Amino acid sequence: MEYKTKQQEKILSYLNSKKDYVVSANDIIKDLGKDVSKATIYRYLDQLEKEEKVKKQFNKDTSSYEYLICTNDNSCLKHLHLKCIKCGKMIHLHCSVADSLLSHISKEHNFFITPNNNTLTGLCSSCSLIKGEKIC
Amino acid sequence: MEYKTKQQEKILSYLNSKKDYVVSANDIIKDLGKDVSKATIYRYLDQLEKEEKVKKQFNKDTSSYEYLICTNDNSCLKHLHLKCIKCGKMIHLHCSVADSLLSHISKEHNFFITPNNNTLTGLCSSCSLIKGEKIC
DNA sequence: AAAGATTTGAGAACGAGTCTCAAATTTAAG
DNA sequence: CTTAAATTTGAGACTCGTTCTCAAATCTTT
Repeated sequence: MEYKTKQQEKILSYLNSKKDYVVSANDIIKDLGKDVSKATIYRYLDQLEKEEKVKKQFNKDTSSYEYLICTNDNSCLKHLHLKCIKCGKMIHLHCSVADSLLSHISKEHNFFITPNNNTLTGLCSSCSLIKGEKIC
Repeated sequence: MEYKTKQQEKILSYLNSKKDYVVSANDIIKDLGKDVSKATIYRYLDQLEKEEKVKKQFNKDTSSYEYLICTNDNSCLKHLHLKCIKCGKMIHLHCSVADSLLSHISKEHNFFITPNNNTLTGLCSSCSLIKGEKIC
């Protein structure tokens, strides 16, 4: 692991504490703002995104970006996602149907997806009170 | 057809002239700004979105929204899209593979998509210089 | 210990989008 | 028509998330 400053450590561990859930810059500022400046928070989040350690996406409802820490095996660049607008949970779509669509898009449409907007939003099973989300 | 003001007509015909391609509010302001005020442009675009006559989506590269006129048979709420980041072309995915994924998401994941973020971005066949986009 | 390099933070600056409210335009009523 | 009521418009102020600036603080190297 490369060196990290105190501020960077705090931001990272904050993101890790919210694993699987998106957080906004304001969430972080609200919780870490006493220790870490706004400028540093935005700066480091952008750096993490460039390093592909964090997924950054825009939330239309709040008109601001939100961030998700990426795990080792989940670079989040090549698969689709579902995000719950209520609880903020992110679901990584590793299903074969999703893979089929992605390969269909490249093979049949000759369209090459850049991994920016690969999240569909809606209500997850818990928030819509429907039991049983199958993970595949 | 219901009544439309001169300004609304101009905005609408501008959008229609760019059918299949996204335009930003700034594009419209640049081209119609002498005749129609910024406030009216934003106001009417939002109204059109509410009426589901226009699809509104966020562009991370420009950090602003972009708009696409919807045709009668393309409300754009229920199907996925591909948007070319270079030429702005929008492709409506009416393929069965896409439908399979959408029904898989609702049936297997019990996840209910709200039709906001249903566009994947990348390079279209023309802009990536690959011949032959199959439309399905 | 000094010099150089990197990171930080307070606050200014930016800009897309929204809001305000009086003036202009449409519609409805007399 | 004429007037009154309702809707729409536009100039510019305003908001707020994000970015920028640059001097101070911290870290690294010699």
